[in-house]
Order: sequence, then C-alpha cells, then structure tokens
Amino acid sequence: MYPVDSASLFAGLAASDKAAFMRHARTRRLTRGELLFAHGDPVTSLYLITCGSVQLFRTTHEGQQKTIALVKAGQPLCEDEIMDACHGRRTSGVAVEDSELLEFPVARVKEMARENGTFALNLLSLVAARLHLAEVEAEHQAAMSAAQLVACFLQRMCVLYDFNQAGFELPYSKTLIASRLGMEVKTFSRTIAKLKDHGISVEGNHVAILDLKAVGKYVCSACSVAGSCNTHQAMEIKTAH
Amino acid sequence: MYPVDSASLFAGLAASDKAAFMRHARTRRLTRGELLFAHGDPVTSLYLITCGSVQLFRTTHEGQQKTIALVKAGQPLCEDEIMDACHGRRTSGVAVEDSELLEFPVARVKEMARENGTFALNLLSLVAARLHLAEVEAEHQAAMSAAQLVACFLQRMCVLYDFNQAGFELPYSKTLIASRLGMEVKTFSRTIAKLKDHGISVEGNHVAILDLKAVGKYVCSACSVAGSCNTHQAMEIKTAH
DNA sequence: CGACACTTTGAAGACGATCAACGCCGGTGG
DNA sequence: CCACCGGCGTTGATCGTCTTCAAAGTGTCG
Repeated sequence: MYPVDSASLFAGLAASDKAAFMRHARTRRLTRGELLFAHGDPVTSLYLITCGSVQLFRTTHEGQQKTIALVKAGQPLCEDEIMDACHGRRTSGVAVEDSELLEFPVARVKEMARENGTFALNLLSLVAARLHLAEVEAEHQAAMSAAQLVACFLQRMCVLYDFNQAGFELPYSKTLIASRLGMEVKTFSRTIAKLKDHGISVEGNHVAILDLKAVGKYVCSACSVAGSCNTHQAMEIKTAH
Repeated sequence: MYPVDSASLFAGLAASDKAAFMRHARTRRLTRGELLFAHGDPVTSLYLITCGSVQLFRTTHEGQQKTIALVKAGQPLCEDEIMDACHGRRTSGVAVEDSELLEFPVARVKEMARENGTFALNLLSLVAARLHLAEVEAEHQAAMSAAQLVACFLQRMCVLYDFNQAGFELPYSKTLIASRLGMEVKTFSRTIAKLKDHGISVEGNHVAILDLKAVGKYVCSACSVAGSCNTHQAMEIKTAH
C-alpha cells in the first residue's frame, strides 16, 4: 500500500484541506486484467493508484493494441482528462495486476482546483510534467533505434522503480513492455540479444545493467542541452512547483 | 492583429481581472528569423502571439533541427513550461515571420492562477489539450505512412487556418512543414507526388484538396472511437472547460 | 495432458533515410 | 551586366531498420 498523503497532488496542502478532499474519495479494487474504463466512456473520475499498476492503451481498427502508459502505485491517473469531460476517455484502462485505487469525482476535483490555488498548481504541474514526458518520448521514438529505446527504458525503469542496477526482475511481461515502447514483440526480443554487447544482459525476466557508460552515451537533445539520457532520472521524479 | 481578449486563456474571466492581469503584459516585436528564447534558457515568461507565428524546435547533437510545434497568432506559447522554471526552456523559439506577442512574467501568471480559479482551470485546459494533441501526434507518427501524415496535416491546416479546401497557399516553407512532420524534405517532396492519386494536388505552394473522402478514409483510433481523422477539426478548436 | 498465452528465431518484404546530383531563384559583388 | 553563391526543392539509386509471415520452443493453469 502506497502512502497516499505523500502524493505530489497534495504537496503543500493544509492537512484540513487534504482531509476535506479525501472525504470524496472512494476505494476501488481491481483484479488482474479487470477493466477500469474503456476508450470513449464518459470521464467521471480521477484516480490515484495506491497499490498495483494500470495500463492505458488504445485499440486500433485492426484490433492491435498500443500501450500509451504504464502507471504505477503512487501516481495519479487521468489528471489530463478531467478538463474536457465532454470528449470521453482517450484511452482504455486496465489493471496489470491486482490493484487498488482511490477514485475522486471530476466535479469535486475541479471544485477543489477552483478554490485552492495550491491544488490547482499541483494539478498543472502534473499535467505539464506529463506533457514534457510525452514530448521527450516522441523525440526518442523518432531519433533512437530500437536498441537505444530499450536501453533507455530499462535504465529509467531501474530508477523509477528503485531497482538495483546490477540485477532486477522485469515487473511487466515482455509483450507489455514491447507494446509500451511501440515496437513488435519480435523486434523487442531480437533487440535484447544485441544489448548484451552494450553492457545490458537480459535472461528471462532478469535484467542486469553492467556497463552504465554504454547506456549513457545515447545522448538526447530533449532531455537536456548537452547531457545524456541519464537525466531521465530527474524527469519522472520532479513534480514540485 | 489578433483580438487578445478572445484568447481562451481569458475565457470566463471578469473584465476587471483580465485588465489587472494585462497590466503586467509587455509587447515584444520580432523580425523574421529572430530568436525569442533558446533551448536551456531560464523560463521567465509566458507569451501570447498577437500577430505572426513562432516555430518551436530542438537542435540535435548532429546539428539537425526538429520542429516541435508551429504556433500561430491567437495562441499562447510555453504555457506548459511555467511550472518548472528550474529546468530551463525545453525548446528554442524563433519567429517564422515578422511577429508580435505579449509577454507575461511567469511569477505573475502563477500568482494569477493561484488566486483566480477560473484562470487556473483555463490554464489547465490549455495544457491538457496540448497533451492530448501530443498523444494523438505520437500515435499518428507510429501508425500512419508518410502520405497519410501529409494528407492529415494538410487537412487539419485547412481547418485551423480557415483556408478554402478547394485551393490555398502553404503558409510555411516545405522545409519547415517537413520538419514539423518529422520527415526529410526529400521524403516530403516525394510524398506530395503520390498524393495526386489520392485527391490532393500540390503544385508549388498551391494546395487543393479535391477528394475529401480519400483523406477521410485514414482512420485513427486516437482521434475518436470509430470516426475518421476529420475529427481533428474539433481537436484544436476546443479549449473550453 | 492439452489448451493457450508468451517468447524466440529465421527469412522475406516495405518503408523511409541517406547519398548524390541537378534545376531554380534571389542576392551580392566585381 | 554577369558570374558566383547559398538556400530551397526535386529526383534517382541505394541502404538499413523494423514489420510481417511463418514456425517452433517454453511456460502456466485448468
């Protein structure tokens, strides 16, 4: 269970305001694979994952499904959709594993944002951060090879999930990760083999990042002016305003 | 000159509040090609373009430059950067043509958002809309061929710039548009030829969209559940909350 | 044990990027 | 006035990368 109070959404809020807001929360429990909402559904709620993780995805006309995001415990869900409720969900949301989340009615969230400037700015920070992330992601997709994408992703995951670089287990299936990276499973599979030569070993679900320099050399203009993709580390962590 | 008062940023604001905010505005005039800010610069201001247009881009290590966005008169600039001033500009901004814009200090904007709930929600709407746009864009890049991208772009431009479908002039150079679409000029050039067969004729800077159905058949799951990319039209127009 | 989802691998194919060369135009300077 | 240059746009040929098709191995769970 994730400590809800420390969510960046509530940073800087008075305990009383937080408590008042929390009274509108409902707890939702999902089992592995259960649908939280579907593409096109009306946007009625904002969520905060307290346990587990959720996959956001879209299904293309051919039935293929593209993963937009993997959201883990402690992170909010759909904070970017609350402002245009009229257009319906932009993605489908499904529990990757047994999960638990807090559900806040959109109307309450807007009300809170309208009345509490700090909360509004927190919300703005979150959405802005996601936008930045989306831009970086887009640039990566365009500029980097499959191998670079995978290396970059593994390294970021390592930081974000607080894993030990020297050895950790993949928290998601390879199929899911491949979809998240926008590539075919086959390509992902092939790519993994090549990574051995670049300081990253993957065997089954076990990953070991042996040579960090090899990863770091993939420079990316979106991440910093002249730095390396190691600065990704800061990207998802920062939320303060 | 664009009517500033009708900017979506100020929707629903009391005239007095708007006026108070506007007092902090400074007018900036840029000549064609002039730099507004560079990648990495501290984020000091939010802009509102009153006249002309601005290119946002990043320069990669090899010196190539990728266009992130083309912002035209009436639209705000950098509304997504104001919340993490510490990280510096994420893009460089340059005037595509002689332009004029209003400049608001970041501190004032934050202050306004903190005190005025409506303004805060307007800001949130803007950033959320941009995020949505970025996601759709990413999906397009991944799912559509070069020809589809160009067709889609031309059609959207037609709506966004209020052009006549039957015949209009490109407002930007082909080089710039190609960069905006994330493709090489050469590819863009070749693609244009192919479009003739699909109901879009381009000769020099003159474009005519003859067969709309041809364009419309490029369906895209990001835009609507089962609709066509014609719904792009709604995308950039909506900003209300 | 058998169904089925997940993963790996080989071979062929499609697409866009890259290399290279050329025509076009506006500006500059001799 | 003309020769030169740089930016822009077009076109042909080639190349690398990722997807697709096809097939088979691995694992889990009923």
